[in-house]
Amino acid sequence: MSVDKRSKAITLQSVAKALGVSRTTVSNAFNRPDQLSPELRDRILAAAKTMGYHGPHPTARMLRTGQTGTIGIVFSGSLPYAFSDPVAIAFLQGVAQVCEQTQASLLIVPVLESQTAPITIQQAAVDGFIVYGMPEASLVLEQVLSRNLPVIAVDQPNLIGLSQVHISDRQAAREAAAHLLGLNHRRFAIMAMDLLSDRYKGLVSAARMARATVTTTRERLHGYEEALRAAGITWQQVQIGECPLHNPMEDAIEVALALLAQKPRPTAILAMSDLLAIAAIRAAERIGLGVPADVSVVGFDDIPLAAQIRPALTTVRQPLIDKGAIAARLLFEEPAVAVVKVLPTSLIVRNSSALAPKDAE
Amino acid sequence: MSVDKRSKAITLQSVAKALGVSRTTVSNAFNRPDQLSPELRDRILAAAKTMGYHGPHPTARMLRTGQTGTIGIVFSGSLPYAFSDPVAIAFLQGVAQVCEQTQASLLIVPVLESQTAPITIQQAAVDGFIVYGMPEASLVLEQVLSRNLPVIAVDQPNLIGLSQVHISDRQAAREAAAHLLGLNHRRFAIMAMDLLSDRYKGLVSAARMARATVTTTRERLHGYEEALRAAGITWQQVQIGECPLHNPMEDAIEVALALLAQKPRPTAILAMSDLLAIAAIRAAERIGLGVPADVSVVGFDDIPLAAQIRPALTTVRQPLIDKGAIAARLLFEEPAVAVVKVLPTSLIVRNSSALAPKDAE
DNA sequence: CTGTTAGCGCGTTCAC
DNA sequence: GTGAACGCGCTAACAG
Repeated sequence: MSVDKRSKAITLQSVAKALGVSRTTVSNAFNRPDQLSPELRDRILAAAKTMGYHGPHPTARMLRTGQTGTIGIVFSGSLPYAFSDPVAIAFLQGVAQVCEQTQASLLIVPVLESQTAPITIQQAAVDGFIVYGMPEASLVLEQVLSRNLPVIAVDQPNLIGLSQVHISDRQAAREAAAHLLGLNHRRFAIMAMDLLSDRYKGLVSAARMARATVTTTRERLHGYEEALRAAGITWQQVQIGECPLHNPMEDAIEVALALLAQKPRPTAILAMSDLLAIAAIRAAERIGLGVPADVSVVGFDDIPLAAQIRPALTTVRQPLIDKGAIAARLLFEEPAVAVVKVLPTSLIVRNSSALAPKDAE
Repeated sequence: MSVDKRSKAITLQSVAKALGVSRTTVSNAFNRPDQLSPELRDRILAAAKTMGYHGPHPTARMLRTGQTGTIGIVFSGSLPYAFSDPVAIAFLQGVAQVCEQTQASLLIVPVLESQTAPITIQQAAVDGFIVYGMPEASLVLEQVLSRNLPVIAVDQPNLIGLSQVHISDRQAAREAAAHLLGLNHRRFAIMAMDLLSDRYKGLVSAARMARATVTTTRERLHGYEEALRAAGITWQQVQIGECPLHNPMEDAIEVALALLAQKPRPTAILAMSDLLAIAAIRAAERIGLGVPADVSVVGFDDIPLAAQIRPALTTVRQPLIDKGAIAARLLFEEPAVAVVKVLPTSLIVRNSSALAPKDAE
């Protein structure tokens, strides 16, 4: 509870009364300097300050103007997780860039997955929403849409009628696979993040693959598949491990170990995120395999860490920060008709990929 | 602009009218289920939904109740930077944990340093603020305080009368230095982040050190000094390099190179952040020095990356996530009298520190 | 340049 | 269980 009691409630009104001017004039002193003489304005501002009035009440102002100066952002999954995901963070960084430029505040809205109707979204005082990476058919998304505010969807290519920002996950994945194919690799394994939202961890059956419901993951999977198949590698020979993105590194390493335990051992691992790729590298280290001498690893996203680890990670770069900046800018522009921005990706070749070992051919 | 026009403005009032009940009853249907029969409530909720009314208007509700369900957080420096600082991110993660538990939203408020009166703070619709790592005597802090809301200050031990969360930077720094002293090191260099807010980069003079105005940095510096002096090492023999925390890694490497170019070369580097420590390791690599064979490096903070790089970083751990969680919880509790929480730190010994090389003694 | 008049949409007594 | 009345604090017309 705040310290002030009713008696202390200091408002535009009371300042006006104390000064013997009208409420409007005081309001103008704060919001429309051109509407009154500089002297009067200074006098009002000074008096206000000494009275302990530091400006109009935010929510009253919002109610009146119908604007909040705030953009809302809602992540799929839990908030603490979002703040531990380098990809989400980089995205936020981009959003923050334009928030800073426009002096808009950024409201991060927690949503309880368990809850049927996320009340936090209903109650968010924002001018628009960015929804980031929601699974298809999400209650949260529904609730956001019901607010009838501008919405930008990020990484959900399947939504129609909404402005969107995403990449071509499928093509990017194809390039990653093509790179390894070009290095003569023929025995592949894949590390995937969530295919469904059930937090399953381990090797993946064909049936599960077919049901994959998180768009991004499914698209990347298809990209790998297309490239591999085109090179004459049947999809049946490729083992896939799944590890939810928010699981600890150790879980991912475990999955990678299972993949590397296959006979014959894969010489190349396609990881759907850089963190998974790093787990693969750690797993290889742990059983005495050299990267890239014995096994090549290619990641996805190009998070800052990718360049820092050793061996530096070969990966598909997507413009994470730009993605955030573009999404935010789009929200402010409010184009009359839904806009879809597909951002470019590029393969960054570093030291975690090399020619397939000779004896493997 | 939103699509709806005046005519479409759908409100508690219009729902009530359409149903032939009073506005209060509709309000109760949403907020106080015990005030009306379940049947009526269901009927109202259903009708509201079909009319496109999904709940009370957020800002109107806030104005009326005087509560926002939101906590504000303001960082020193630029927002995009905060989102690229692993330390700030970990802190946010902790804040997010309790936000998720309490279903409170998190408002991140950008402040333009250049601006004389940060209007974004005045206009933030929040129930309280967390201010993170502001320099002493900050206009921003002043503005926050003028809002007369609960405030928690983080990493600003110098503020009086406010609830606070921080660590004992000085003691932690002492431990880091003591560790290296125990490994027989005698020739030290220090990598510091911002001593003042002027973004200076390079070697530091004694005069500048004396003027240091960022509390955390100054305290760590003193901690190093105390330990070293107690071991008979005069402060004059210790060269200090400064590199602003938000500068690119390359700048920090440059400073580290300058430090390593000293004659005689230091065998130990005390870095005030893990990122600076990593820069030191990279610098050593670049000129063919082994870590820890030729030079030992100790960091500060224990960010996740510290354990990932090679050599894994010896560093001082502070409970970053807890710090955020505790700050947020404190904000909700609103203790009657200001509370100061000093969190524990501990030295984490990994592989970047070792016995001083023999030939150096 | 100044003041008067109207609400913005809602939550909460307090009678009925 | 229900409805009338009041006002949260402010800004946007408009009239002077």
